[in-house]
Formats: sequence, structure tokens, C-alpha cells
Amino acid sequence: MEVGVNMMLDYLNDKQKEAVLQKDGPLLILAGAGSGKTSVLTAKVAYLIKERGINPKNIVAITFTNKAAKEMKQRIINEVGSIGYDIQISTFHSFGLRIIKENYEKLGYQKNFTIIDSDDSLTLIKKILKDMSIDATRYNPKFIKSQISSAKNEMVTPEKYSKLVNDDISDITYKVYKKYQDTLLRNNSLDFDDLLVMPIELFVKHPGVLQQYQEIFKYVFIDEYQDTNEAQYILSKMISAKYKNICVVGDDSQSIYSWRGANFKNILNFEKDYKDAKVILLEQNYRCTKTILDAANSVIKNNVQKKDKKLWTNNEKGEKIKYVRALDEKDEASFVVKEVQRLKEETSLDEIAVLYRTNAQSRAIEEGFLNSNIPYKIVGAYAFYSRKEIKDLLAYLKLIYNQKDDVSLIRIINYPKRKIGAKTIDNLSMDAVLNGTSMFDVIKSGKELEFKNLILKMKEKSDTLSLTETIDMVLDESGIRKELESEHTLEADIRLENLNEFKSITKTFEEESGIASLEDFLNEVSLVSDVNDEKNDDLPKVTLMTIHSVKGLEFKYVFIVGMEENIFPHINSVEEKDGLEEERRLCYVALTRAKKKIYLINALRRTLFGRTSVNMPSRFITEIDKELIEMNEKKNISVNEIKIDKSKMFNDDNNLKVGDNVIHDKYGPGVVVMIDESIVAIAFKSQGIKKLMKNHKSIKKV
DNA sequence: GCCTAAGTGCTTTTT
DNA sequence: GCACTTAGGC
Repeated sequence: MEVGVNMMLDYLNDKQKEAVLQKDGPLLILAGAGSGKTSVLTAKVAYLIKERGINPKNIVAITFTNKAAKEMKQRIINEVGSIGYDIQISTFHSFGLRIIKENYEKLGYQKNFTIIDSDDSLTLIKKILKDMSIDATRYNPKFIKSQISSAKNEMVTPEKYSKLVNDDISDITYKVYKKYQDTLLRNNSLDFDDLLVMPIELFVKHPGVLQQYQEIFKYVFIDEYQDTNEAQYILSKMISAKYKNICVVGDDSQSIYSWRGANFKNILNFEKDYKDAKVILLEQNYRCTKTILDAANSVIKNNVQKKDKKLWTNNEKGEKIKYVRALDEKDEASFVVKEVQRLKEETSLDEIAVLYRTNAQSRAIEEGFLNSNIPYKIVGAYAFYSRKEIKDLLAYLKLIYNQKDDVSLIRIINYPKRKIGAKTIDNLSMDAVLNGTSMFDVIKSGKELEFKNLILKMKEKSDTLSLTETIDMVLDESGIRKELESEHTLEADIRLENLNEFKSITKTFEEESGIASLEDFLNEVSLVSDVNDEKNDDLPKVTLMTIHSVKGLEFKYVFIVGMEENIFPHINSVEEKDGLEEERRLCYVALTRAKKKIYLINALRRTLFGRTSVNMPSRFITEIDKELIEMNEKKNISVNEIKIDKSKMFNDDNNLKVGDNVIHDKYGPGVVVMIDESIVAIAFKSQGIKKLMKNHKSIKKV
């Protein structure tokens, strides 16, 4: 339903209105969590179109994630109707892709270029290292990959990089970087970073092209500006350089992607970059209770680097934050499950989220929900598109579309088995490098391989088939289907099922976008990390996800699990100050997702990656004002910690270590949490500490 | 070239 | 704990 602009303004507060009505020129909206940022953006775009008669085609709105882009598109269309489809609303990467697609020749590419994902990019780097006979155990391919990616995002070309070489590893990185870029070009393919870098290169080399885009995109909106990296920053600046109608929205307290090159100083420096910039602070929070907001504020105030702003709310005080210390990750999960079962009576499961720092933590939680039949969905983790069978199929599709794609070719030239071994592949690859072409070009010009005819046949057939039909054809012609069907294992069956699922995705894609070409589909898939499987059923479900992926969302009830030192804050970030501040911002993001109540949970002992560790409670818990938290009190505790005098306890050599399981005939299973010279502290799940001292001899190691 | 077994390394966050 | 790599036998 369309709402009049004036009516829309009625819903906004003074600051929000000011932001919407602010005329042309650079504008920075510092929007705290839950301050109605999206509403303002939506209203501002609607106002431009409806009241100021701006052509929707002259507006570009750039978001950080696909999810955000989709949501913004929907909300704007709700406001302005179908003309909203003319607005370019996309992520930075798909915006970059659009520009590249419109100018591929100028960049030395052919129309049918393909995009490699970060797994493929790592594979390519490993291959280059191997070709160079470099020991991958000495020079970590992942490290080299991240170095190359950072270089690209900072607009450091291989040439520039060569001047920065100052040691062994940077020398190797330079050489790999150079070969990597050469290979991508020969393969007529791009990586994720290129989607940002190439448009900038294009604009530098062809100022005329940039001017055209400046005329098209007279109004530029950038969401989550604190997460922009150097390349994204430059791109935004270039596009808006002529008219300077750049409106950026962000919150420096929610900058959580510095590891990916994001520089939150971009937002801090906006006023320096644009002299006549107007700054508007949105500090009223409509989402959280006072308690939740106070907690978030009390955590974030420990950060040194930040803009001076403080969120406030008129909302009620609300419930205290509940802190629970569980025995281990299973106990942690079972607390969550129990509490969710209780909450289910009063609220929809859609209103509940379980957040964790790392994907690996999801497993225990997932098992908990599985065992108790609580519907849940995991967002993020194990992307559908990164499954082996899907990647294999995609490699065929990519190769059919772009035969120069060596990465895809190597993946499938011998899958299913065709008696083509490492030797043949190496020779092909070497010939390709020598001739400056691709491996398939080498095959085409002489090599008698059945594989050549297979791909050419598939290519020919695909020209007359729909997308979904093409997939069926590929599965049959390649022998993948036969291979999997003959296996008769559970694993193979699941793979077949996933391939069928893939077909239903392409079917939906075809229906949604009319006639879908292979090109459109491959582009779409490359830029989307995961499928939204929500269409399968609309049953309410608990949402499980990482804190990174929850940004921008809100839930009534939020469980944050793994609130332990070395988990959150993560062990890799506690060393440096910047890293820790980012973890703290991450915590701020997590806390401000909750509308009604937060649960903070940790475990005394945790098994992660096959190793058991005992962690202290997260420092972030202690940073929250005490009166906002309902601590472990006897009535609701999950775990009791008990200190026992060693001399009274051992009459034999029990050799207890921290993390050991012990059992007490009366108090049941427990865990050793601390040992010093005279005292052993043990945590029991049961209650009633008082009498324990007298019965301590019945503690046994198990 | 293929297969298996054993060994190794690696585990933050994502477009 | 698991995925990926490697060595060695066929």
C-alpha cells in the first residue's frame, strides 16, 4: 500500500524529518542501532521521487549485504510503487558488476566473463604456488590470499606491490599476485575484489565513462558507510564527485568488518572529505528496552575510538539481562532449549534468535533443537552453493558459458572419472600459460580428448534449452547423475537431493525473472552466498546465526552463547587493541538486536575443534553495569562452583586437571574449574553447596 | 591413473 | 573433529 509522503513524515521524529528534508549536497546520517535508519532512507528516497520529481533512474542506493538490498527495495517499492524498480538498489559488488558488464571490452574482458568465489580463488593460489614449486607449508596460501585481497581493496596493483616488497613472504606474495591477475585475465574471469577494483580502474582510464555514470547516478546513497573499504570509498566518491549528492548512513559503533579491509575512519572523516557536509545524529532508539540500551552503552563506552553520540530511548525499562553459566556446550544448549520452550508459550519462534561468535558453535545448539523438535533455521553457515556437488555442477555450467575458466575446468575435467590425471592437467596448464590462452583453448587446438567434445556438445545443446533443462542435460551428459545413482550410499543420495534442490532454485529463478539466461543465473549465484530457503515453509522457527550476520536485524528475545574469553572476544583479537575494540563493537551489535530480553550464556568448559578448554567469563559481561544483570542466584543457577580443600579431598592420587569430569554420589556430575596449591574448585549442575564439604571424599574422577 | 590409509594442519567474521 | 593432502600399493 502506498502512503503519502506527508503522512510518512508524520511518523518521523524531528531529526529524522530533518534528514529526509535535507536538500542536495553531502549528508552524513549517524544512525545509532534501532534509530529508524531504514525508515529515514526509504522516506528520503520516496521524497526525492514524489515531491522533488527526481527520476528513479537517477538514484543509486548501495547496501552491504544482499539481504539489506532486498529489504530496502521492498520497502521503497511499498512507498513509491513499481517505479521503485527503476532505482539501482544493490550491494557494492553487484553495482560494480553492472558497470563491468556495461564496459567489459575497455577492461580487456569478453562478454562471457565469469566470477570466481573465494574458495576458487584459494584453489587458484594453491595451484600457482605449486606451479612455482613453492612449499605451501612454508608460505600459507590462505595468508597470501588475504594479502592479495587486502592489496586489491587498497587499490595496490601488482606493479605498486612490487615496490613494497621488503621480505621473503612479500616477495612471494608479489609474484603470486602477478600470476594470479594474469591467470584471471587469461581465464576471462574476475574475483570478488575485482568487482570493486575494475570499475575504479575503468573510471581512471576513461574519465568520459565516469562522467556518464555521474550523470546517471545523480543521487547516491550508501548504507553501512562504516563498513566501506578503500575501494568502496573511492568508488562512492568518484560516482558522486560531480553533483556531490551523496548521503551516507552509518554507525561507527557498528563497524565490524575491519578484517575485510573496512575502514570506519571513512565515516569519521566524512566531514573532512566533504567540506560543506551536513551531519545529522539519530540518537533515539525505538527498538530496545532501557535496560538493553544501557547495557549496550555501558559496554561500548570502553572503546576509545568513537564518535561522540549516545543512544537513548523512551521505551520501558524492561526485564533484566539474564546471565547463565552452564557446565559445557551441551548444557548451554539445553538451557537455551528449555528457555525457548518456555518462551514459545507467549511468543512466536520467529521472534527468537540464538547468536554466536563463530559458526563452529552452532553445532551444539543445533543438536539441542534437533533433539527437542524445536523448529530452527541456520543462517549463513555451510552455504548451499559451496557443497561439493553444487560446485561441481556450477563448474560445468561456468565452463559451458565461459570456456576459458580454467579453475572450473580443472575441477571437473576428471569428474566423473575420465582417466585424466595430474600429468595431463599439468601439461595443459603449462601450454596454456606458454601460449597466453586458456586450458580449453589448448585442448581445442589439437589435443584429442573426449572431454573437448563433451563440453562443446553441452554448449551446443544448452543454446536451445532453458536453464533448468540445461542442468538436467549436464547431469546426464557429464555422467554425474549416473555416478551418484550407482553409489547407493546415504551420502550420494543426499548429493542427488541437493542437486534436485538446485533445480528448484533455478526453476524459481526462471519464474521470477521471466526468461533467465545462464549468464544472469551465474551472475546471481556468484554474488549470493546462500539461498533463502524460507520459501519451503513458513513455519515459525528460531534463528541461529553469527553475530556478524545478525547486523541490521532485530528479535524480541536474543540469546548470546559462548560469552567467554577466547571465544568472544575471540582469541585472535585479544592481542591488539584495535581487535578488541572491534570485538566490543560486535558485542554492541549483538546486544542492540534485542527488543525485549537478552540472555548471556557461557560454559565452564567447552569442546571446540576436538579440544576441551576452560574459559573465563567474557570481559564484556563484567563491563555491563551490575544492576542490569540477573546474575546466577541460587534459584536460577545452572551451575554451582565449589571450592574444596585439597587435603580433605584426596586420599589417593586422583591427579585432577582443570576440565576433568568428576562425579559426586550426591551432587552428580561436575567439572574441575580451577586448581591451586590447596584448593580445588568444582562446578556442579545440582544445587545445595552447603553440605558438600563433608561429603567431598565421594568425588571421583570419571 | 586410481584407491586407500595415514598424516597433517586448521579452525572468525562474508561480498 | 574434520577436511584436505600425501604416500604407497595396485
